[in-house]
Amino acid sequence: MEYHFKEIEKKWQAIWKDKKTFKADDASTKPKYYVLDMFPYPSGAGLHVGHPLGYIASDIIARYKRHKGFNVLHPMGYDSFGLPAEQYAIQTGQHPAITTEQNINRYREQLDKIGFSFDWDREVRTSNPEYYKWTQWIFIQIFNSWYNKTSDKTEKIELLISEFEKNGNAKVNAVCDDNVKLFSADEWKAFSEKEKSDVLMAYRTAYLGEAYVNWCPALGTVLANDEVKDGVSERGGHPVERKLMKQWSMRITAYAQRLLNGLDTLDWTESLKETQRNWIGKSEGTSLKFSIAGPEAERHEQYIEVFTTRPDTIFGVSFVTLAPEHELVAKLTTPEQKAIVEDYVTKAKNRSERERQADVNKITGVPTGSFVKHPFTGKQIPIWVGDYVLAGYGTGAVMAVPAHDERDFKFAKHFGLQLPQVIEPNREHDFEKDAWGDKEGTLINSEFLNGLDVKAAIKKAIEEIEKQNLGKGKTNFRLRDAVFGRQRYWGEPIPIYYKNDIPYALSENELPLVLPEVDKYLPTEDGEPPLARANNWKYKNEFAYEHSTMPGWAGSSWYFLRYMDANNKSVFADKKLLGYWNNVDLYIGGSEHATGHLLYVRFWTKALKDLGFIDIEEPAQKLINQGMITGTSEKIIFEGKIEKIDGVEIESFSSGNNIIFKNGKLFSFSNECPEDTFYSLDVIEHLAIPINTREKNVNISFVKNSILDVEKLSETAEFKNSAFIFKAGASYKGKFYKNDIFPNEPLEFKTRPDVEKMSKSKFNVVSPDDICDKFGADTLRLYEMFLGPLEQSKPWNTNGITGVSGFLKKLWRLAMQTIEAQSAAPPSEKAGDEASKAELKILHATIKKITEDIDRFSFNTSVSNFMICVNELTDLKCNKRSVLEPLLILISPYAPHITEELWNLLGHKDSIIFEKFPVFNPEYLIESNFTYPVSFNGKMRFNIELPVTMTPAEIEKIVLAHESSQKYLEGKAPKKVIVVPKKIVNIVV
RNA sequence: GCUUGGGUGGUGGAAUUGGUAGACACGCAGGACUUAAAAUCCUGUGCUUUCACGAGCGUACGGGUUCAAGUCCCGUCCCGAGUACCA
Repeated sequence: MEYHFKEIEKKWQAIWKDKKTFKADDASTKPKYYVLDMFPYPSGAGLHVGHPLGYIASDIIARYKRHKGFNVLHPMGYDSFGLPAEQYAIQTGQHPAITTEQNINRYREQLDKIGFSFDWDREVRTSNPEYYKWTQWIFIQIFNSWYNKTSDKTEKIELLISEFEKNGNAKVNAVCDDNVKLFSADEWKAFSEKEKSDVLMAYRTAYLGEAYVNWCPALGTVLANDEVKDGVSERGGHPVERKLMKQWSMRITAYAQRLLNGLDTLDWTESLKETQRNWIGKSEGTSLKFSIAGPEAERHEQYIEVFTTRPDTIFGVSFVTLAPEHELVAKLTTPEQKAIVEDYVTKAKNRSERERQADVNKITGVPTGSFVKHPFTGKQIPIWVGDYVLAGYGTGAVMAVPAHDERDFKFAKHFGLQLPQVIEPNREHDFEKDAWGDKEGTLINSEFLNGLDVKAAIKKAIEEIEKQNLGKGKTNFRLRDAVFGRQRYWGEPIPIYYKNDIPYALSENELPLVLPEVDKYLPTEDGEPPLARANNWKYKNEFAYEHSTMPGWAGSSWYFLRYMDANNKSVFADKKLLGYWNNVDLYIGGSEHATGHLLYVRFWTKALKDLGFIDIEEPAQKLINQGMITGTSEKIIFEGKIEKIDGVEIESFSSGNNIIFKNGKLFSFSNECPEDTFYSLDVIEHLAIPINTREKNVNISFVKNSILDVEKLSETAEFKNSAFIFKAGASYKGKFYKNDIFPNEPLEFKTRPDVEKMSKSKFNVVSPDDICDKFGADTLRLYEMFLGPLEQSKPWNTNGITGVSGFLKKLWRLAMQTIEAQSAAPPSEKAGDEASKAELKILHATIKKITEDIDRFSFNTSVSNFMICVNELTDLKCNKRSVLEPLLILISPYAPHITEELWNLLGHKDSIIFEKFPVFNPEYLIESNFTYPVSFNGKMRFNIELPVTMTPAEIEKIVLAHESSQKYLEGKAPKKVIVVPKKIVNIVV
């Protein structure tokens, strides 16, 4: 009987689906195990071979845990709100819901082919109103809450209101906006509805506030910090600007310390934790007030507050710098400086984030003309404006200590400011060239700090600052509040409406607030988000709804909870089920979510816990980042500045022109003008001078071994008017024009391969379907695991796939031998099935290795161990059911279809899926004899065979008595003998 | 710059707590079967040297600890990832 993987895989996939084999039991007495994959965004490119990598690993664990007797929750869904579907809608007018639905169907089809054991009854889609109803509901809970620093948790807003009614806000210790003014209970009661709303807004955990945000004009929306990479948007790569806007935000900063502390309890990789720690960016220091000098300031009693981690260097301050956006800039600028400062500030504000980053080393700034007083010496210190100071961090103002801070040093050098030294370094240092920024050395020129080392000086300085009421010890975080509104269509509507300019949340029974239909998916003419286009979309037909939608991370910040009770209509998930499934035991996904999703999901989990809805503080105990599988894209080069080909000069070369070599050879395209002209890589490589190249990706289906099928490519719409230059000639519109410069060159057009992330735009997506069709799902599963360690990134190639494919064929043959030999006997009868000692040894060694491999998530070595086992059993011509059956159970998490089929062929009526995972018997692993390598001084070696049960003392005795030892020792006694049981004997002479 | 993970044959990669480095697979070479191809099976395969037995060298580089180092320590170089005027 042949191994027909196609039929087998189709058959079992249908049976599993039909019988709902993988349905997770909500009322089981078994221990639970929750394995979760990061759900995919259903893109138009379909699933590529990189997606299943993590899914296969999690599926192996899920199936393994089922064998081990766990009640496994292993769900899947789709993160189906997002930009690509909306961009597509803008271009085509196609409703994003339709595109999304199509993409999901395609994803599902592809996933089904691989034989995953997902419980599809729990599928979630974030764009489904049934789902986002609860996303909106959670938003409202967070909206109706505030962060109480005293209890260190989020509490209901009603508690805050009743406190205001009793005592005003004097005693309230909350995370809130900086500009909240004190008020008494009576004042509170006298506030208008609007005033009350504004005050509460300053406290709410989800709030509407004015802040500098990342504005992306091309996408027409604001973006969170983690959605901006290198000054451009993560999606699409459009430039991003800083803009002051009124925005919905979430006070994630309130959780900074808890997000930091929680990391210590998690079983995540150190690098991922470190990434989060850096992102949160805790730094401890002190705030410090510099009062403003001069008559004007005295009238207003004004001061500049700075944040510093180096209060010890206070006597080294030679100027103070404000961020251009700092609110005091305008007030402090003297009339003489007004024009120049205003000019500078305007320019700085208009620079995009990208420009600003590109000019990091360009030092710019202007003096305001006014001064502050040094808090201790009273000396006048000039105030400058400089864009190296960020408005968003600390107080937006710094005390500059040029001798001991690199950036201040550069600034001071550039503008010829003083550089007073206050620390004597403990190493040689040139203060002319560099700042001494190390936290080492002894304080000098610093009055009461003199003679102290840096650490002691910091402590003493803070004490003194606090004593004189100039500031206080403070912890600063780099983490910013998360911007929550997006001026886009394809997202969850924020369930807020405005009455008399006051925002109100919808009540629970008014949810979901369904995304309205619009005529176009673009902003309105006056710049309102697309939702403003919706006709008659008003709360109670009267009050305007909020027009921005939620960001992509909203739906994914709680989906792991919804899976626990995915179809519940009355709550987001039943309390009992939340308690039973608790948290995710194993979470697998890409590390690109380290500072986005993985921070937000932890934030929402903590918020929901504080509000009493769930009992867990962290969403996922163990997390594995699967590496990215990159694809090989093929590029062709055009409009290179080609001047010579092997010494032959080209007169004219650019697109649209014919190509004329100086020696008269001509590629004449019948006087037609190609749109683009592409050059084979060997043409480029033969040039005498370096070239500037522009490249275009071509679909890898047109390329084989980096040789382009020009004929086929020329048939596509995009390239039908392009010319292709070979070494041997040129091709244009299906016609080939030969030149005789390289008459012996083959007619091959060479492309440039490049390893890149798989994406539709790069035409380098390899679909798992192709592999399934050619080799089968089991081979795909094994091969992806065999490629290398799960966490590691690796380029996709199918070079080694015949190895695993051959392994499955061997396994099939081995099983067929067994089935033939035992065909008559039903599973219960053991006649003629006595496995030999050698066979049992192989089996039990494999059981041991595989169990260890899975427990440390070393999937690649387990595949190797399967191969070794099957090879050895084949050599022994093993045909024993008692060996084959445990082996099949071992392999079944990895290759579920073939094992299920063989299990069935062996006469079992039940599925292999819940069979008990075999346990190794150490008895079979004890070998009667063991070969010890014996070495002298680690040099001369010989092997000696001894029983493995011997004690080290016995081994030592026998080894020393051996003739080889005697010969080497020449009668002398050895200095030392080391016996490592079952490993080595080492004799030091 | 800082943080972090790495550097092992022609290639992907193995190597629990220091204990025969290179498992397993690909590739390559040779052979068997076949009219032939595919498939399958067998043998060899780190490098240098030798007809061969063997010998020498080998885990980025330089030191060190140890009877024994890919593994531990110190220094250097290189690569990937994250982050970056964060005061």
